[in-house]
Amino acid sequence: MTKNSQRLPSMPAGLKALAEQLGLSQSTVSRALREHPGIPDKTRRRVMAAAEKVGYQPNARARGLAIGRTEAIGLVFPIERLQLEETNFVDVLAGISDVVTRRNHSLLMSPFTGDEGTVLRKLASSKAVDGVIITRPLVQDPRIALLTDLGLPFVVHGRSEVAIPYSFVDIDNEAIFERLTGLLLDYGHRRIVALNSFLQFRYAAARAEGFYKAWAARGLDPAPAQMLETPMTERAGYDCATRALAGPDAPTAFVCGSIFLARGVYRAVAERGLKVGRDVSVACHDDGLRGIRASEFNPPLTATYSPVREHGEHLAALLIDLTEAKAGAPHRILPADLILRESVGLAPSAAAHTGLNE
Amino acid sequence: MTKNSQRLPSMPAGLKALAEQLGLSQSTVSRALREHPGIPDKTRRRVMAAAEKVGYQPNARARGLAIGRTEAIGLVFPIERLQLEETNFVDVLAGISDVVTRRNHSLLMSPFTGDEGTVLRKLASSKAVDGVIITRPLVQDPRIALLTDLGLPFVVHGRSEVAIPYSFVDIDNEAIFERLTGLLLDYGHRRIVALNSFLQFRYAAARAEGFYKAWAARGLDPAPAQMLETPMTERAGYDCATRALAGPDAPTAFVCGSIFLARGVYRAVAERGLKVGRDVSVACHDDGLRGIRASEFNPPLTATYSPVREHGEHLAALLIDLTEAKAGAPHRILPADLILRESVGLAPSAAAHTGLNE
DNA sequence: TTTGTTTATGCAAGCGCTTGCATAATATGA
DNA sequence: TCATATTATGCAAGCGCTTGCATAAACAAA
Repeated sequence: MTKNSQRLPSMPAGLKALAEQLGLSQSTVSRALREHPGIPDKTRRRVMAAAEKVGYQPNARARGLAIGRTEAIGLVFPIERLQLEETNFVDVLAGISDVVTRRNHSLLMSPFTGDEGTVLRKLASSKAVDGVIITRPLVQDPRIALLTDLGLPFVVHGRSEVAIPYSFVDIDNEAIFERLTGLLLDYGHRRIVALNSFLQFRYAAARAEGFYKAWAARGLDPAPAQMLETPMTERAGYDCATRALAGPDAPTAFVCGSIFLARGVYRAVAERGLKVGRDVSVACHDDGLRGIRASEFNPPLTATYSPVREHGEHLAALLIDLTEAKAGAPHRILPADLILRESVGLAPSAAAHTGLNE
Repeated sequence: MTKNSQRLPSMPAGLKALAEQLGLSQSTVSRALREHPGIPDKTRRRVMAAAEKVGYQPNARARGLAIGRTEAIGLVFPIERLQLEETNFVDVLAGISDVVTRRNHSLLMSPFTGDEGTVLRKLASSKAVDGVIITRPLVQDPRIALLTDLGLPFVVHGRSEVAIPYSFVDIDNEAIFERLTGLLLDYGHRRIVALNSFLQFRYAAARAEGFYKAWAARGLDPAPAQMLETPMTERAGYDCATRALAGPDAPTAFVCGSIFLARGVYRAVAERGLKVGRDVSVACHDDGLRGIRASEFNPPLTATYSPVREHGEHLAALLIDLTEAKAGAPHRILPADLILRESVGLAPSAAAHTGLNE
């Protein structure tokens, strides 16, 4: 009877057992473990020591049921995001994981195929998580209204143009593209091609705005400029650049929405026997992905820098705060510094263009 | 009173409400939804229709508490696996996600820093998941005994040499390396360098065995051969190959444990002005990672092929089966076909070596 | 009609925890 | 010493579901 604890460290070991063993009630033990006030230090310490000793862990299901929270958050994403070869998703995930772990929460992955609304509804009504992170918002994203209606706390990676207040983590995409484009303009480039994602996504739309704003700010007509909507892949960058460089009035510069695109552009430029930074300039936004460093491009790539891993950290932190405090709709707009490297140079025959565009 | 349902689709909508609305008891509704026998078809259909209509989803916490399962599985991994730039982890994860979703389960990510045992114990006693997937087992892996003791169902990606029965998904690493090595030997190579992972990992140990077995099977002495333990990165492949090629008795062939290593070897070979497939042969094991195709190497890479994405699918399927049936310890050893491409050629001056080694 | 079966449904306990309220024990002030 | 404030602890309800057992209703057989 006394020696039955030596064998398996895995006996039931619930609150009840622990309480009995201590000669206390479940309530007292529970409160002691949660450090509720009113439990004398001495008792608390005794309880905690015993809990530690038997490795007591509250049953998450029961606790969740009782307190009405799970201390878990969900990450909802189309399953392809994990399968794509070129995606920043994994980096965001790494950041999220990190914080979730640090804050003693769990991360429930909710990959889906088909309709995201269904998944969100299910997540909300099954109460499996306290909140969710959603990604890649559209300019008008219906998920925001849905989640608000459902009463499921959420934070968005990126923004949308909806009127409802909500939490998000984002960068200033408009300013970023304005900055990159402005840089090229100031170096005398006028025939600039912007490689952007699809305009239905708010970040792409914002970047488009920024792109045009840079011209307007200088009193220039962006007429000869082109803005292309394309997937953010090396392949797409290569194809677009190849096509653009082959045409009449070949561009002297590219602004890229992702480092993969920039890679493709580099390849196209090289293949044409040209040199990045001399014949063709390239400026890019850099998500700071694992293992792809703008500084190691040849030549090193001029880019605005904002590592999405940190976006992930903020997303998780914000969401957990939200589920704990039920307060407002905090958001965070992260900075993105422009780092000048060698991929941007003066426009060839810049003089011919300066001042007069066409 | 009658028009209060039009506003928010998010009213409580628990079992109780549903039952009241139907004029039935919770028990009947519950059983109808779970398709228990004894509920007449007519009732069942009526209940299901109503549930569908109000979008009823059982509260996962409550259900979990009641049935003693969560219908969620955990994936336990050191957080770095997500941060590494060269890792097959994401591909495995994609496979797992896929099946977990298809089988209506949830995936709880359990990244950790520090001691894995602690995480597993916690997961087990908090009952947050019905089972876990663990990865990268050591030759002697303590986690297997621990999990068995804890009574937490699990499946291992890979195998270990422990005596306890357990479930796993693996490939025949020994056979794979024997095959790759044998191929090179049969092409007349004798100065072969094997780039392997660290031997504490069972898969690496098995590959080492296979490597030596190939020599033994042909009555050859592997004396001039080298087997290197190294991280599975492009960089490491490059460094090892560069060093090896620079030395006296430079190898004429490499066997690589990962496609990243092979990449590095290609780079080193090219840098030395040599040509893969003619001056130096390379054979590899290919995990079928997203976006890295052995067939697109230049020259195309000869490799044994077993996509880890499918490993992931099997891992999840096996684990879910296990948690549902509590049956034995099923395992799956997946095939890996050898695909011949141009990276392996006859050994230069093969004649000089054939038959007599060193 | 009465009894025995079968079928349809409901009662209530229980899953393991939290927490409002009550009580018992102890300390404080008169 | 007694009333009163102050701890320290426990009781029991409840979180939303499942499920063994009981009951009621319907039907079949006698």
